[in-house]
Amino acid sequence: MLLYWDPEKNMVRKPKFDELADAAYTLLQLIPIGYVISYGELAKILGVNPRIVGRLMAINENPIVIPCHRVVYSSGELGGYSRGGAYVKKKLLVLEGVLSRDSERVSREKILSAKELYDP
DNA sequence: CATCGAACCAACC
DNA sequence: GGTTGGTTCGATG
Repeated sequence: MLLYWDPEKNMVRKPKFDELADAAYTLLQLIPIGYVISYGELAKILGVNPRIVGRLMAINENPIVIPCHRVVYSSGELGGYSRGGAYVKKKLLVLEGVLSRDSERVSREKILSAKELYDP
């Protein structure tokens, strides 16, 4: 669980939503091209529910610098993509060599675990 | 493999 | 307060 220091109250506190978003986006930049991560694994690092990670991706204003298309279902299926739809997400992943043109699912070896991405 | 239901929680109304 | 999401996981057929 990600925690922040509150100097006013002199105690730790849970992250605010936008701080969570910042943390998530930073983690995304660590994903090498050719790999992806699942909503659940990201959620594990951030200490939130996978659904929340979905929301964090959805409010991303900067798909250019924030590669939120590299976040997929734990099953390997692609999941959603609000900027342009699932079609664009697939296109990007094919471009990065994660997915073959005729497939709808990323192979398991390309999905990084929480530990592989971030070792606290 | 397909469907189901529960758990999750910020945002929006 | 109730609904809605870029989910997940286990159970069941």
